[in-house]
Amino acid sequence: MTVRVRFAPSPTGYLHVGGGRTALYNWLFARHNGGVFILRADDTDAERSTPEFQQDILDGLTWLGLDWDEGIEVGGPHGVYRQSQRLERYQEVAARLVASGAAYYDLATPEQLESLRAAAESAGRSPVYAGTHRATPAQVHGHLAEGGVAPIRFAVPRPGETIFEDLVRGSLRFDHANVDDFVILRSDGTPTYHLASTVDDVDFGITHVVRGEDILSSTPKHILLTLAMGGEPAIYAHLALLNGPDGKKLSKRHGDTSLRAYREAGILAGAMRNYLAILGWSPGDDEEVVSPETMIERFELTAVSRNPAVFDTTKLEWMNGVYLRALPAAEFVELTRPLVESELGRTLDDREAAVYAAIAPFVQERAKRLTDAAPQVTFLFVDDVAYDDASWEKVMTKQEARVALDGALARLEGLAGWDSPSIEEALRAMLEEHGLSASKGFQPLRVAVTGSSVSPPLFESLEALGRERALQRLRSAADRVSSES
RNA sequence: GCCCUCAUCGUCCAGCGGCCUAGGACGCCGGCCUUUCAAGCCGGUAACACGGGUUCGAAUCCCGUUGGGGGUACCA
Repeated sequence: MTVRVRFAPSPTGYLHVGGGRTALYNWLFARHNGGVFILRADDTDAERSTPEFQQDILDGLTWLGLDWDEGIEVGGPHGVYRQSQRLERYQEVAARLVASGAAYYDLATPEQLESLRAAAESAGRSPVYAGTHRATPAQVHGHLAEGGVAPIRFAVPRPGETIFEDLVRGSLRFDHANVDDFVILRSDGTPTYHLASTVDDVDFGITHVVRGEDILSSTPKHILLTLAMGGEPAIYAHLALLNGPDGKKLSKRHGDTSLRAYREAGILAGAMRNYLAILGWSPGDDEEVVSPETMIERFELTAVSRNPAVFDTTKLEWMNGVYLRALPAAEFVELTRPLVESELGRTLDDREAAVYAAIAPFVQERAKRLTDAAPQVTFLFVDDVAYDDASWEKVMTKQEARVALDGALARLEGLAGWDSPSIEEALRAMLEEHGLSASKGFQPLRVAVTGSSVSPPLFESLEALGRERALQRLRSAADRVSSES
């Protein structure tokens, strides 16, 4: 039997990292088994669903490199993959369930429900609605005939229990005493998540439901519904949720939670995908940096961790650095050049682009995020460097600063060529001449030229800057140093 | 409150009754390299939540406690 899985997010917010991971695990499982990955929109909540969020989800999945075989945008044998366009089907199923006695119109008032809940709670019992106020068929008929509305509830068999085998959690058992007669069709005729999702899973022939643990306790409802529809329940796998660094539920107060935010902050899709894969699953050996092919080859739901993992951006950044360094130099340039341009507020001309391409590899070596590049190279493309105060304070106030600047000027002004080897030779001679150590002698030059003590290598920076501007910066730094002393 | 669920270094993962004086990765600390910062290389720090069982033997199995997470809607 062909494996068929789905990722069915509600477009009620931007795709977050946890959703991305759920999608990734579904995709890996499908690809590992030569199955079908379906993308569906569980957008029954018309109030909160928006096209913008829907688009963000599509963008996020595509960015992560996940492709789907059926579903939104690509279509498929089951037609529409949006719940908002399948309303009649859910109503039809609900009606059939009422006809068969598996569900019923519920006439209980909100007040009745509330007092039941309150009573149960104060008695220390499960606050479960078990059809206590279920009306007779005649009463229901009368109510409806008079134009009254009512939600349809599923009649959970009592007593009873639902037992199933979860691929990541093992054997699970739920006593129906703790399962509500849940609403499947609201009084306005729209389906709830339970109905719509289950109907779609049955209709689309979903064989494995891989989703977040937040719906674990609703699973008995879905199995019961499936059975009542005459369907074969899927195999379930519930993934533990992601937490923030403090071990609490991951939320905005922990920082960015949307995939989009990380993309914009310079995280590479490959790094994010790899990190998400490793967060709750292990490829087996000690390797953690793994290709998508390897992930697909080794992925097993039964090997997925049961405990909630902390989404740790430190490790994500480390991994991003690994991916960044693995990038071909040209690609790194292509990816970061727009960021440099936006930092400058203008585009680079051809000459400048060539300068950037020459210096970029040195930046690539030390970057953790794509966004780290621009701040390190803007000194090349502005008329006057802005000195970093801390850097200036640290090196320019030292005795050697003046000696180094004057010495460098003397050596460089008459230099024949302007390439980093020649510059290095000249400056090392300067060191020798004044008896300066490399760090004492070169740091002032670095700050003079790049504005900061953290920058690409000195000689390459000087070469890239060009003779005129380089000398000019050394001079103005020397002037400032002498005026301050 | 009630129901479900989870529990190995600060974090992620390995471990599935003896190979564990618990392994790897990130982080952190130290060293090397070195013109800075990184990167790289080398070394170090650090954990089986607690209490009972079961067993010749438990990180591994069972029970309880504690703590975390989820659910408890005509939201998904």
